[in-house]
Amino acid sequence: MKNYSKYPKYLVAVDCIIFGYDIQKKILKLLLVKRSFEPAKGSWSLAGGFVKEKESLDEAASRILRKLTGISNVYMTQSLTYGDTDRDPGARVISTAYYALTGISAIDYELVKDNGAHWRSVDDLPKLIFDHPRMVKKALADLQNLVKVKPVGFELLPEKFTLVQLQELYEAIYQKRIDKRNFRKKILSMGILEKLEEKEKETSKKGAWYYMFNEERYLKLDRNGFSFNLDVS
Amino acid sequence: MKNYSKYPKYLVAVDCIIFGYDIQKKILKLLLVKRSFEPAKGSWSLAGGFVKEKESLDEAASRILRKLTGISNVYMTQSLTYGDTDRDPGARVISTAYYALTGISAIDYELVKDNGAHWRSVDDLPKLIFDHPRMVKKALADLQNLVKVKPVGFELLPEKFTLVQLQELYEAIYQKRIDKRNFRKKILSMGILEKLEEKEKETSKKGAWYYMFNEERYLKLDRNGFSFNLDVS
DNA sequence: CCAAAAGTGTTTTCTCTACACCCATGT
DNA sequence: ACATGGGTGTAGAGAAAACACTTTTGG
Repeated sequence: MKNYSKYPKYLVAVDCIIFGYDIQKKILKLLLVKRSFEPAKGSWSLAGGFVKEKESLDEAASRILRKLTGISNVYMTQSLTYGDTDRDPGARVISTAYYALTGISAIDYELVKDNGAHWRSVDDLPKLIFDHPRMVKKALADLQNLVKVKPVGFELLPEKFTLVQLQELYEAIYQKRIDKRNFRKKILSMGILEKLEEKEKETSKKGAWYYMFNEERYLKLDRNGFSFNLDVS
Repeated sequence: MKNYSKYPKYLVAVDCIIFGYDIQKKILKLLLVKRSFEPAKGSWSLAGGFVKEKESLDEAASRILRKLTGISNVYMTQSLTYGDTDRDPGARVISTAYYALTGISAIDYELVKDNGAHWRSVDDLPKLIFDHPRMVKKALADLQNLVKVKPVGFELLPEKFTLVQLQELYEAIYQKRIDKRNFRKKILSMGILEKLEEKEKETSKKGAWYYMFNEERYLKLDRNGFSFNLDVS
């Protein structure tokens, strides 16, 4: 082997699994698009695109997310890379999946609509192209494991949220009921939530106290060996 | 967008983080090679190579591992993909990292030597090229998380092993002492080990009973909702 | 008979689970 | 005054942690 010139080159893409939580309907959703080019034009697909000359994979994923939704500064993390020879019938494409977490309300609704994108409940997805179903399945499993062990659930909620809303989020992710008292005891005992002097009054007469995630507190605890853990009954 | 033709193409590689456990010395090692081509010829590197036209990423990783060590049928799993624009000074290369688990004694020693490869203790690694140090760091963290939650530790041991050896393996991975009685109680209570009527007599006069991992038993338990868990004190 | 490593149980502490009623308020 | 959703504590079971001595056998 002398140098790199004799080796083949391939198209390299990223595909984004964009999770959004619908706090009103209490369901976890995925942002999907109708593909605008061949092959499989018009089919449902994850948001994706090819990696440009001057950008890293991470940057490509951020660019695609931003173009579609108008948001940046979102929790986004790399999942697997899919490289089967025939995964895309158009050409050999190596695609790295990323998944992102956001609240649905944070999204620029007009932009999403203009891009032909739609939110779909994770347990009622349309048929997706290529190996995108595998990507989604893997990302969902990753997410379920991740929220147990890192405080990323808050990324799916607005900055201020009630404990009821937080619990509903976990119930939506796990697809399972959680005991209210145990959940509150556990999450509050971690000392990473801050209670505000303000109530959410839309959904009940009594109102529910707002809380915020205190990231500095979490980081400090984490450095001192504390580990976030939210296995739920 | 009409088709794929106007998008750039890149070299695509895989790099293998090959973990080996030295059961005699009780240390976790990595198989490293001296790079045989420019750039950075002669430097220490992970085993890697470019992906061929007719092979998937997984197949490329298996091929590279097999060529270097002579072994197949090894536990190997995909880690992250590294795609910074300047990660390889020779050209833009997108590289997917894989990590593999094996016992050092299972390896074809001659083949390894002929390939200029060497086993190095994970806590005494030489300077590695490019972003390979990041890859190693990430793979090590992945491994530590993985062995807690999946019975992959056995992949690093010979088929027959003693409980002492199993414990020493976990101590090497975690870099931490474990209580003997609690460890044995926990692992045996899972019911996935099979005691053989045979003792290992090299390391003590009394001898220690050999055990084997019973994979079918594990898979059955796993299907029934049991989850492997080995958080150690 | 002794050195060296293997093997073995019990008590205490902590964490997890199950479970039901009172509170605040808008209408 | 009542309907609606928010908020709270405790007892019992089970898991994790701490801990020290006995067994075997080759030399």
